[in-house]
Amino acid sequence: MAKLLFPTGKFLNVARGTLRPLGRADVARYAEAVTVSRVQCVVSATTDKGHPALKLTSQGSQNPTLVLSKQEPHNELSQGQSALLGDGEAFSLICTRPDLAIRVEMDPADLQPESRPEPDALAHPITPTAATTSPSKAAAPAEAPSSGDIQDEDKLPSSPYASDDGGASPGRPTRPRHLPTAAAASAPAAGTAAGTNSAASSPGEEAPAAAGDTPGPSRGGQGRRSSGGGGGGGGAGSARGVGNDKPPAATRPPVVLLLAGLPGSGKSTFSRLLMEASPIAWVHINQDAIRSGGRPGSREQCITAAKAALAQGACCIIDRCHGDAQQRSSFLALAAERGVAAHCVALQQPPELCARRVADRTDHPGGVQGNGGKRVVYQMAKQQQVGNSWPPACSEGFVSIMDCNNDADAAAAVAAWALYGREEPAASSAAATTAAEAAAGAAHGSAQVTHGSARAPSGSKKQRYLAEAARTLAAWEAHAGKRKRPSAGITAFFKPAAAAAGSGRSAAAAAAAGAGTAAPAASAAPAAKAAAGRAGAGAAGTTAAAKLVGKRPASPVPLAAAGSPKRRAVGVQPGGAEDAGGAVVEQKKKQSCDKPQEGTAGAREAGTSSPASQPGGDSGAGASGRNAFSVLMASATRNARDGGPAGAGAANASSSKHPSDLDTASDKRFKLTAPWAQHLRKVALSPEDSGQKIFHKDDQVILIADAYPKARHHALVIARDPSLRSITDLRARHVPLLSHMRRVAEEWVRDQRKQDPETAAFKLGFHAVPSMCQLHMHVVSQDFDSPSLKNKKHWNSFTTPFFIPFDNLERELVAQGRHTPISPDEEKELETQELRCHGCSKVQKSLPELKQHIVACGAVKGLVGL
DNA sequence: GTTCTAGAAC
DNA sequence: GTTCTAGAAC
Repeated sequence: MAKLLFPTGKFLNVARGTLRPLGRADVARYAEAVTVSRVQCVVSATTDKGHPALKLTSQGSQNPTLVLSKQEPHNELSQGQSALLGDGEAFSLICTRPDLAIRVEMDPADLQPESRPEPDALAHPITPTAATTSPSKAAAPAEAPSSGDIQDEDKLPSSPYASDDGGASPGRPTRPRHLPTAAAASAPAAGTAAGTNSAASSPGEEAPAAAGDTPGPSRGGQGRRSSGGGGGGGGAGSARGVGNDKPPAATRPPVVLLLAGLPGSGKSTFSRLLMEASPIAWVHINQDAIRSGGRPGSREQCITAAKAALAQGACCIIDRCHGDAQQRSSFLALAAERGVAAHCVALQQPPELCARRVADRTDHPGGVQGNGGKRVVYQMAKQQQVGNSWPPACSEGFVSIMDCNNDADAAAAVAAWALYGREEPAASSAAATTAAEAAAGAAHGSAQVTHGSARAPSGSKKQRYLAEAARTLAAWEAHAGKRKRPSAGITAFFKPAAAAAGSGRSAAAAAAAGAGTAAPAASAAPAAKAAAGRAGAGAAGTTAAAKLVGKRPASPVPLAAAGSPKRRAVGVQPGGAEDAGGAVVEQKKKQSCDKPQEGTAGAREAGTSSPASQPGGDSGAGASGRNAFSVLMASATRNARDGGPAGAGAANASSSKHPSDLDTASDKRFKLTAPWAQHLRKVALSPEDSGQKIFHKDDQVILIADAYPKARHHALVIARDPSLRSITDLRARHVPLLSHMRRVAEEWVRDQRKQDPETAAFKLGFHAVPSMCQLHMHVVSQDFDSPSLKNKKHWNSFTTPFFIPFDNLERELVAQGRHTPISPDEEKELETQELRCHGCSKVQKSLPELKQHIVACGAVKGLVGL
């Protein structure tokens, strides 16, 4: 039985023959670009009939898309479909879902009876490895004694959120089986006492060192325990975490929830409460608790543990201090690699409080306790202060960030996240909502929030998912809206999220949608009115959006104050609903750089029902803007769409238009009709007449050098289909074309590498709002060493989400059938973001300084990629 | 997409 | 003095 271990941690069991890994093309090199897992294999299987056959079958309720690239063209396999491969054939297997269950089997008809695979083996191809943390089997006794993981710095008897979970922990659940009891936590784990002194060399990330994992102040090692289990013996290096012994969410993708905060800020208490309250599997990963031989674990071990948990469909809580962006980036990259959303809860308790708590505790697994621990807290607080990446920013890649300034905030965040994955029907959702309300209300000592009317919508799966998630997040929003300093970033996140909930949205969600920063959730009634106005005309909503986002000051100096635009969510369209509505108002006669040909994408799509109808279309243009939910729920949406015979959205498509049908044509940002914007189109349609030097030409694409390269190597792969003016014209059926564009690009990159072996990584992607007509993909090296890179817009167009990585677009097309354009507000913000190094994320004051920096930046040198 | 210009900010 | 932004024109 040959086995192939996929990056997801899953096995492929092959009854006969072998799967030989050729190598892994890890697209995780670019955090934002990662959407898939890739493994290259060679099939080597023979049958008694002399013709080899290996059957690959996608499997699972998520209806994953399994793309099997077998030479060219590639095949796309949907659930239940399979492909046969011949002996020695090389192929790439692309799993578009990290939790994809892949079944590999020999064709039974070709197998000799004695060699047929064990039915059980095929029925359960996902076999946790010894190093895998199963949400249901995590912390098996031999692997991870259940001590020391949760009970670190955050046993806070003085905290209302820790000591009284009546508000914070819905339902006052019993302690999960694998969570340590207080008694267990205080008892040293057998086998780990020896050698505890060595732990003094590194307290893990608790250390105030900038590098995060570098050694910190020496501390005594007495009384430290390991939840990593096995002492210094067996299991070293294995992935460990503590799960809550609950099943993974059946219909929700796992998430990475990164906690950030000083020691003593309440991270582990947050984890414990969430794991108790949540109905789904969470695995708690704490670097200090992953100990081996008395030494704290490494970041890599945390990542390994997270990978294993995600592979099992469990959500992950990454419990580290995460004081700067660099530390956080590892887990953002992991989330991106796995195609899951990364969220953050930033616990920003006053350092004095954290220090007091740390000083009082005596059983922290990393020894951050007592007076020594107190010093660590203040050192870390100082580093946070002088650094430029605290608090965490959505621009780092988080889908959402919940800023918690006190225990009440933390309790509300727990309550909100406890709703994630909570299934319908109405009874449970109502209970969850009530719990969230109770938490929010208790936290403030105020009346319950007003979104208790959230009802289980009776619509499609998609609607239910969105509504469920909206409730989850509205619970936090309701809290955030009541506190003194609402977070603009969170408000910006919730607003489109609530809109996306469509008819299922609650009053609070509507409030979040309409109120914005000026009056977040202050009153459901005005908000509902605003929402109604938005649905009708969009004008009022546009105003609200402007209030929310605010006018960015002309000064380029970035401010880290709450409400700074930088804290907005990446990929979130703050004015999405309103902007789309505005587009309706402003819709003009459709323009194009050329009249679409008969039967072209534009002509076909407009006003017609599309099988790849978009999510959110059923609630009008105002509800279909790109937002956090569209990212978070992408797979669920795909599932919902694929669930019905003709797609759940098919019936809806006829009643509404997708924003992309409007924006490219009517949005003034798309100046695709300008004469100067026609050059690429001329190249595409008449390459011989364009006078352009062409490096590659075929029926589908042309590759040219960018006329104003922004890096040492910068090319454009231009689609030749005249109907494809921009990415908004793309549909799911164009995925093969995109794949071809990628291949052409990769070939060009290989050539460039031959000439310039030291070239940094390359990126493939598209500008969110292109200036030139005709779909074109940028292929650009990451040195950004070019005199043509002259201003902030240039820089940000390649280093912010304005640059849509190839994989992201491909995933969006697969998931939603089309690309949803960003809003003008988001475009503006992305263009004007501070100048941040794409390697180390440090902000530079000016472009010349940035250019100097990137030449010397080790992180840039270390970039790997295509 | 670009260049050029003027004015402001540093 | 340099650098940035914004607008106009192409």
